[in-house]
Amino acid sequence: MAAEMKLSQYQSLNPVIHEKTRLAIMTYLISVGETAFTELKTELRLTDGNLNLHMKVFEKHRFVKVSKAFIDRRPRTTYAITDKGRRAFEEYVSLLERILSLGRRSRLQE
Amino acid sequence: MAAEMKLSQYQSLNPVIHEKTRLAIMTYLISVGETAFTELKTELRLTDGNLNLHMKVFEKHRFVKVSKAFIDRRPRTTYAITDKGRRAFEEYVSLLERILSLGRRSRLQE
DNA sequence: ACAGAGAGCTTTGTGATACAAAGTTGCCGT
DNA sequence: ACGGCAACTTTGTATCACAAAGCTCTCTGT
Repeated sequence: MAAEMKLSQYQSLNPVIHEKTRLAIMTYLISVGETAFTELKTELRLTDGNLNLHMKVFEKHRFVKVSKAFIDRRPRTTYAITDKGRRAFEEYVSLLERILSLGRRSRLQE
Repeated sequence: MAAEMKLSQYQSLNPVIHEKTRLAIMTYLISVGETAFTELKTELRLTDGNLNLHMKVFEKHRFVKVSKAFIDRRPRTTYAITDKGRRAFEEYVSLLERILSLGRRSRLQE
């Protein structure tokens, strides 16, 4: 039933996404589609400098699209997930789940 | 249906387990219960120095129990998962799954 | 007894990177 | 002009993964 796979494929887990903080950011971004810098910052309890660097990594890989505007007389930076980002996330999760499923066999038959 | 949780809990993902290589090692160890240094090395395609360091991290945290012996006239180092290791792994996977499930809401109702 | 081989450990160096803290910029309202 | 907020930049630190090379130990073959 489970996929035939070599555990050594774990090497392909995308490190851009695997990093804890960015994994949370991606998850949030996937679930809401689009979000603001401030929202991410408070939701994930990050310092602004740190969040900024993580988002730059995503930008560099074109996993998110950034737009800046003044809304309600305040600057607002908005991030939207791109198709590439969504695909990378889904691939990551899919591989991760296949890996973890190997760790569950012990509790089941076979 | 899904658990009530704050995404900011991602901070609790155990970094000892979250690291890619160690996640694969733990998964393998959980599925077979006990394994040898050489087996891990070839199965996961790691250099011996690198594998050794990762296993030391597990030892330090008492996630694995090490035993050394000569078998078939060759040195053999064997690793077995401990209860603490198993609990930590299960906690990690459980938290990870709760996090990832938030990223799936977008494709479902609600 | 000596050489060689395999398992595993140690050391060294390197490069990447997460993070905090503090300083900076730009536009706003008063 | 001043203060404030959003966001960005800079600086410094600490961590860490990994490869490569060298070493130790025990066994085997001769």
